[in-house]
Amino acid sequence: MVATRPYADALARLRATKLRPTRQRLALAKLLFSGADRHVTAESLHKEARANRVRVSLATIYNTLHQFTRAGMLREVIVDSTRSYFDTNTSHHHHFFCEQSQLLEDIPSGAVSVGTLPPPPRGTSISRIDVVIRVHPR
Amino acid sequence: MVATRPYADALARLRATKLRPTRQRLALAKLLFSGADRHVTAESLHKEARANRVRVSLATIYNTLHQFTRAGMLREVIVDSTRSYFDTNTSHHHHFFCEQSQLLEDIPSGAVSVGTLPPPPRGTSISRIDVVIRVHPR
DNA sequence: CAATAGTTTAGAATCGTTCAAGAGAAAAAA
DNA sequence: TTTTTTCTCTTGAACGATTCTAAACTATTG
Repeated sequence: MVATRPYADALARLRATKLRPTRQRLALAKLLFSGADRHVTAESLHKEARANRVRVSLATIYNTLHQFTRAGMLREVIVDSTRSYFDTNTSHHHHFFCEQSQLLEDIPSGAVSVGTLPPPPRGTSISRIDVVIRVHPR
Repeated sequence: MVATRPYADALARLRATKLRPTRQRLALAKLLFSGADRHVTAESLHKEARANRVRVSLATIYNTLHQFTRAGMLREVIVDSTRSYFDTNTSHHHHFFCEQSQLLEDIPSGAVSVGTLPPPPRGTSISRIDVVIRVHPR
């Protein structure tokens, strides 16, 4: 079962936060949540905004990505030590990452099962488990 | 069972590559491989070198970390999108990462089992699987 | 020892990202 | 509505990690 009307959901969540529904945030939410789940970087989203005649500064892209992440609308994925990726799919799942093409792809939740878990270091609790399957073109 | 004489092993591998055993590379290999397995960043290794009166430029630290990685003496671990970490333990294993302290810790190989694996994207093969268990102070 | 090929260095350059201050827009108060 | 307050956006500067450049240096080879 898949979430329906993701854009509407995102708008609802936007309203639920203290974030004002500004022109920029609405436009970016529309780009991000209108279709299927996707992955963006600040740069790729900026390009896409310009291509859609949405005038937004790069600083606002960064701010918005972080605000949406804090609001639970996006999830940051760490697969590359030079760039940040954001995933519109915030449910628990893992990733394929092709270092060659720099492309990130979701692994359907449940397709990977992590079996045994060691106890976390003294004084800490687990906040999340990230599995990244790195692939290369055959 | 643990690898013995890790420093000697590293020297042997250094010789096996085309890398010349320069003062800088020998000193860094000694720092990296003389004790137990460890994690470093370019900056942390540079500090440590200075503390041990090893005169090395930061550029050389970066070059050396990458050369050692290519030679299979180090493994790059991606857990942070702003810094690169290098692990002297190159065997297949996973990590705990505390975002608060920025500390990385090995998970003994075998302590985590990844069960089902989905087929990789069309035209690609798996090059490696990284599991990062993110933790926070309780 | 001389010649060559690889290495190191300081400093400049680059990249992704964040910061700062002023201009602008939305919300709240009057 | 108008005013006031608060938040947001923008540009451009600043930043931290990393890479590049070109010259000085060092290991290896003949």
